[in-house]
Amino acid sequence: MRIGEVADVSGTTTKTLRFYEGQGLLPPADRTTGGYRDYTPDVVSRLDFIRRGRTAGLTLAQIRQVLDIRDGGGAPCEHVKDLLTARLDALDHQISDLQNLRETVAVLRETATTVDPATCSPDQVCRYL
Amino acid sequence: MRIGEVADVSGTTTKTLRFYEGQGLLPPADRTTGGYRDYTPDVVSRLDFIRRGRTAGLTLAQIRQVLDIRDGGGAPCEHVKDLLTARLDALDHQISDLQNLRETVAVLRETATTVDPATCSPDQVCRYL
DNA sequence: CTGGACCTTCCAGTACAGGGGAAGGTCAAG
DNA sequence: CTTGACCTTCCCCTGTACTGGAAGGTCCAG
Repeated sequence: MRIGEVADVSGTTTKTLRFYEGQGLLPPADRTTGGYRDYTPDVVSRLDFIRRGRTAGLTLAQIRQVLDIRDGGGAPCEHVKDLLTARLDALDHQISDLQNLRETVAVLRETATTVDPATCSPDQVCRYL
Repeated sequence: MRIGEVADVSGTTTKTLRFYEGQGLLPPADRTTGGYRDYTPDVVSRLDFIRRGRTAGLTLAQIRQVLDIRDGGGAPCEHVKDLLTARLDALDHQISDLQNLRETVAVLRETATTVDPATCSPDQVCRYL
């Protein structure tokens, strides 16, 4: 398969495929005599795995770690489990932070709708913030 | 006031002050004969405003818009209100997205703790994702 | 007059995941 | 034989808010 075909089938771009190869997420592809990358179809499932990892919010570096373990002949199960646990933890923190921020902004906006702008002193730029 | 003093008082850094000047958030400071920036103390309250805006999750570009309105002699109240409304909306979307993602990851992790790794077929790299 | 603390400008880099576009090579159809 | 689609490498750019560091100037105390 040529790179454009792989891109079409996997729903990504040729740019991304070359980028992934450069990042070590895909092994260097074979080349035709003309120098074109020549992929075997199993690259598609690998790209699918990468996509699923991205969907779960993993970074390319984390996904690469998993692929490296698998490519080394190991079972990445435990590592994946740990990644998911850490991700869940990070998400909980992130959500909590955003909810706090949302409260802060909600209060500010509430003030903005109820307080008379005329009470705004120029030296604080805007009393709404 | 020299730049280091302003940085100390406002709890920021000299780097940041020069950066803000470059970004148009602070007006170009006066200079001493030696070429040092020479600030008037009111820059501190302006920096405080910037900090409050950042705390509310506004970008420097948005804060700059507000400052530009105020510097132009206008009252930025309405604009600030709009910014806060938009920010609230964006936060709600962001929180909702993250909660969905959290659910996805939670399900994946649940699977990872209950499914036998032996059922993992090598061609999908890891069945947990 | 020298040392050290402070200041100046300018360039480059950080993290993240690619995208844009130039200059040129390859391949199949007409 | 040429056209057009596809491919190659290469380097820079995107957005965000700074941070690090080099080379050099200024200021004040001792």
